[in-house]
Amino acid sequence: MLIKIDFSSDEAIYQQLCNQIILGIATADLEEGQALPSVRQMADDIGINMHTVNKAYSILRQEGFVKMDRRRGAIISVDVDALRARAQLEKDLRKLLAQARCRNMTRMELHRMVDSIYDDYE
Amino acid sequence: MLIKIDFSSDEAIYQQLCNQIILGIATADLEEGQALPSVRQMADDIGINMHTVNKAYSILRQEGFVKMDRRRGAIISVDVDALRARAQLEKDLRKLLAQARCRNMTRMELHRMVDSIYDDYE
DNA sequence: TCACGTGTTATATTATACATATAACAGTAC
DNA sequence: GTACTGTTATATGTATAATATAACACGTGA
Repeated sequence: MLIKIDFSSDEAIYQQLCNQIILGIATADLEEGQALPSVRQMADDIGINMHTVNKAYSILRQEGFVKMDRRRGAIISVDVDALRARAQLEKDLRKLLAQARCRNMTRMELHRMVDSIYDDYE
Repeated sequence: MLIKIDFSSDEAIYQQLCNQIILGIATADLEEGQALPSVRQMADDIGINMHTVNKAYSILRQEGFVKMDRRRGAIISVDVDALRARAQLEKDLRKLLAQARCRNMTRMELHRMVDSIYDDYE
């Protein structure tokens, strides 16, 4: 799994890391049960601090994307029914669609965009 | 237009303000040409600092939701064809859908969610 | 037992962002 | 001139982000 951090981005490094791992799970690049590199290894690989990786892993655990294993480290384990996550997801979508509406995007355009993005997952 | 700020939220005040104004435009609660309260008035109304409102207005201008008028202040004026905005919107949607996919949400569920949210705009 | 690799925790430092406060400036309207 | 716009400047306190060094508890395997 190749991680690419944009150091000139205004998005926090730990946030970029979270997003890319979630994307990896969505695209089946990362599979259930698979172990992520250790915090130290991942930090070395992408040239950042161990604690920044640790923060990302902690958030992924809290949001139900991985579980921690004393022996193997962070293991992909998606909690499909994470209720808070679904609720937050709808809130975020609502903000996004308010912007889309302001740009005169139609339902059909959005449906097509959703389908287009979902095509990458199969 | 009633603005409600959650001071215990982890979302920045200026960001909440931006979101609510964009939502107001989407729901036609705020109409093209309409003037927003002055930065000082808005700050007084919701009990925050003038500069926080000013930051929100500046971002709304930069993203093409309002234009500044020396005489009247901030005027709703949506740039429908803001290219950067559409590109950013697709990036944000991509992040959101990666999470949705991890939660096993189907295209159809998302289509229904989009339609449901869009129903509030009409 | 002992060395090694896990995540975790503690403490400290630097830099940046958020929100506030006070003040002044440059236009526009009456 | 007076009053209202947004804008800019400077400063302060708080919070977060990212770094650095160090130590700890647990599990594995030689």
